[in-house]
This record gives sequence, C-alpha cells and structure tokens, in this order.
Amino acid sequence: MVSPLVLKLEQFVRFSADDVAALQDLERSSTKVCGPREDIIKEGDRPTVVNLILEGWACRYKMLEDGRRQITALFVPGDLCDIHVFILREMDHSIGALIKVRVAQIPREELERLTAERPRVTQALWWEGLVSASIQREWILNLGQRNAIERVSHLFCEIYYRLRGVGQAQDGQFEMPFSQTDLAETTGMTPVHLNRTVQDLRARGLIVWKGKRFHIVDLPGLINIAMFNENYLHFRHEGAVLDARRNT
Amino acid sequence: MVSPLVLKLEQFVRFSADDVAALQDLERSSTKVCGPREDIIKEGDRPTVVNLILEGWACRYKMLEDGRRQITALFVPGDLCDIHVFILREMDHSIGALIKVRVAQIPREELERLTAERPRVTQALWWEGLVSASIQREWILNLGQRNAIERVSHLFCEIYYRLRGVGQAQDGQFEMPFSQTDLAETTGMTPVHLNRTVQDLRARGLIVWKGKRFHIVDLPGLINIAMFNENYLHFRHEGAVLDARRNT
DNA sequence: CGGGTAATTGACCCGGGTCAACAGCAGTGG
DNA sequence: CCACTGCTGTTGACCCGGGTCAATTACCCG
Repeated sequence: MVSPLVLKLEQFVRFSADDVAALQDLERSSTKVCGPREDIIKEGDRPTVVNLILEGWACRYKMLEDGRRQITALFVPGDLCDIHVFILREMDHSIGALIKVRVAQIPREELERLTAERPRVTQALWWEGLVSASIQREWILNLGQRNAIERVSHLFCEIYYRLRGVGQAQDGQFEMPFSQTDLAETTGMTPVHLNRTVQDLRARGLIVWKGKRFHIVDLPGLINIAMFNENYLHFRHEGAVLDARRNT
Repeated sequence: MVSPLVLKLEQFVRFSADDVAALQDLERSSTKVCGPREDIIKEGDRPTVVNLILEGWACRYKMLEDGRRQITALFVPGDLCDIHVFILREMDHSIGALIKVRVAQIPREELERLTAERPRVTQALWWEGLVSASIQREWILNLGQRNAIERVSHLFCEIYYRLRGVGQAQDGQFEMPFSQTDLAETTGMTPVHLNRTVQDLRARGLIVWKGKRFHIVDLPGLINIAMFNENYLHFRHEGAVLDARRNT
C-alpha cells in the first residue's frame, strides 16, 4: 500500500524508487494513536518531533481565553505538521484528532538527514509547505469575505480536491467523518447556522450528506457558489525538471 | 544604518559580523520602488525573485471574482515574501504596496548560496517563515472568532509589537500610514464599521489616532479587549545555541 | 480655490447569532 | 430485546452586530 505522503508529494514531483523508499522510512518512526478529541500536541508544549498524519483526520486549532475555538487547518493522511517546528520554543496552537488518528512522530535528525541527502524530496517538502501556506491564505479570504453559504461550499470543495489528491475521494464522493460542530468551528460560524447552511445546500440539490457518506452531486454548482478556484492548491507541477523518471 | 531584516532576525538569533554582511548583501540586489496601490507582483504571475521589503508598507491580498478584496498579510520593512516562491508555477495572490515602498528583488541563486553557506542564517530564515505562518493562524482566529472591536484591537496590538521589533515604534507610538479602508480589508469588515469601531476605541480612551500619528494610550486595556497574547510572534529566542557572539 | 480622496455620521435592514426545545441514532448495560 | 444516556442534528422564535446606502465634513495638494 502506497503511503499518502508519497501520493501527495507526487502531485508535484515524480520520485525515484529510492526517494520513495526514503520517504516511506519516515513512516516507520514511532507511531501514536489518538482517539477523537484527543490532543496530539498542545499549545505551550515544546515541540520535539514532527507529526505526520498516516490515517484519520486531525486539525490545528487555537482557542481564546473565553473558550471560543477556531480550527485553523485540517490535516488529512499525508499531511505533515510544520517541518521546522522544533525551531520554536513552544507551540502557539494545538493539534488535535477529529477522529481516531494514527500519526508518525518523526525525529528532527531523521528529517535533517533526509533533506540533506535528497534534494528532490526537499523540493517536494518545500512545495508542500508553500501549499499549506496558500491554503491558510485562502481560509483568511474565506473568513474575511465569503458569506455563510459561499464559505461552507468552499470548504466542501477544498476537502474534496484535497482528498482526491491522496486517493481518498472520487466521483464527488468521500467519507465525511466529522461533526457539524467541527465544521462550524472551521468556518467561524455557529453550529446552528452551519446546519441551516447545509440544509440549504441539500435543498438546492448540490450535495447529499447522510451519515458518513458525503456526495457532491453538482460540483460545478458548488464551485460556482463558492467562487472556488483550485489554483491555490498548486496541483499542477512543473513536469520534467522534477521528474525522476523522465529518462526511463 | 542597520538593515531591518537583520534587526528582525536578531530577535531570534545573534549573528556574527559575517552573517550580517551576507544578509546585507541581499539588499544590494536590484531594488524597485512602487507607489501606493501599485502591485509588486500579481496573482497569476510567475515568481522569479524573492521580494524583501526595505522601506514602506506592503500587503498580500486576494480578490474574489466579484471584486471583494481581503488583505491576508501585512509586510513591514524587513519582511520577506516567501523564501521559496519560485518553486511555484504561478502566484496564487498578489502583493501590493500600501504606501510607497522600496523592495529588493533577490534572485533565487543568491538565496541558495546564502543558505548553503550560512546555517545560522538559514535557521533564522526558517524561524521567520514559522513566525509568518503563526501570524496567519492568528489572523484566522481573529476573523473566525473575534468580533469587531476585538479584531481591530488585536490588529493594532500586532502592528505595534511587530514595528517595535524592527525599531519603528516605541512607547506605544508609531506611524500609521494607511487608510481605514485598508484596515477594513484586513479585518474583513466594511470601512463604515471599521470607522465606528475606531471611534469606539477612541471614546474609551485606548488610542489616539490623528493623521499619521498613532498612539496606543492604554496598551494593557487594548491587550485586554483583544485577548492579545504575544506568544504567537515568537520573539523570545533560544539564547546561546544561536548566539554567534556567545564566546566574545 | 477647486477637486479628489478619506473620514464620519445617520437611518435602516438583514444575515447570522442566541436560546431553547426536540428528534434521531448509537452505544451500553440489564 | 429494550430502556437509558448522551451526543449530534434539526427546527422555531427572536434579536443584534455589523452591513448598506447616502449624505456631509475634513483634509490634502496643486
């Protein structure tokens, strides 16, 4: 079975067999399993390892003193939480499991060795960091300018494209494992209004969401409402320059 | 005169004279001056250089098809716009001058040489990247959870701390060169409501803002309203490990 | 002094928040 | 197999923070 990290990075580069092997070694790092709502690492902790999501869904979140909570990023399998965190003295946010999650805890030295030895992998990791930053920007745009229905539609589009990129969605369908409250916390709205917005999307025939099955029935329609532009995910890569198999 | 980039990075590491010289060389790259509202680089452009702000204020922004605009980051002197951008095929956002700005356009090779030769500088640049990412997260929290007055107060606190870090503010006072419309676009609210919120802060005796002079009269009060926690700026560094002058 | 931009204010309205009740469903233990 | 518990989703009634529209004032600069 192919590692989700490799799948993800291969949207950008094409690795040699050696590269792939080196990346897959990362996943042999000690792994940890966290149950839903459990923290993988907490704000204030000193970061010692880099977390790589292998299975399940996690999120970054920040809280205000009075308990308001905002999810600032979603992690799907193949996502890496800040390759250079250990430079910082302490975490400025927490990372928590949304559903049961399996993470690899990669020690600093291992990443340093990997990047020292494999420039193509290093490039790919930079790309992944840039894409994460780009997603953050799009979320700022989302929260600052889009209204409820646009915001929620945009999030659904993003989730779909990202999952498809790591082979966990096809034909507009995927597993939606988290609660409306989670979604409300990522879109900066109340659970009540999130629910009404979802009802609205259902009534318009754009989505079908029952239990864990999520189906985007009318993707162009959803994209249209969301003003979704996939550019910011930077899926299309440069081709030959980064293609380890170009001469085979 | 000390470079703002060096000032900024020295909040994290302490450089040797050589490090400083190497960093200052960056500023000898060809520079460009942009007038207010002029774009430094546009969404869709192919990035070829890394922009370093030397003087003035700039911002990242994204626009929706229908013209709504969101500022997603503010750049002050010493800020570097994505050290690895040239990995991406095209810009997913624009960078524009808020007021007249002077930027150094650093070629890829120069950065590569610098990071290859100077590990301490490389570390510092990673730190700067992590801090930028952290600021983005805080903005997501700001937009998603804080209300108008909290949001605006938070932004003022952040601007003050960041300017102070590069020696452009002291005693709660600094130059506020941009318009309320700009601020509205960064806080995701309308200019009208931004104005009312500013009035409110004035009435409460927290700030004085007249022309370009901005004065935070009651910093603790502002911090309190904003629930501002400076942790996310990661100013406090590790000390000796990264101190090139520790034995002198 | 004229023209243009930025700030300010008033009147009105609506998207989304709040509060509260209720329904659906899974898991648990008897 | 059923009752109980607790969480998540759903809906209704009501309200308010912030948006909209439009007019007016202050300011800057040639």
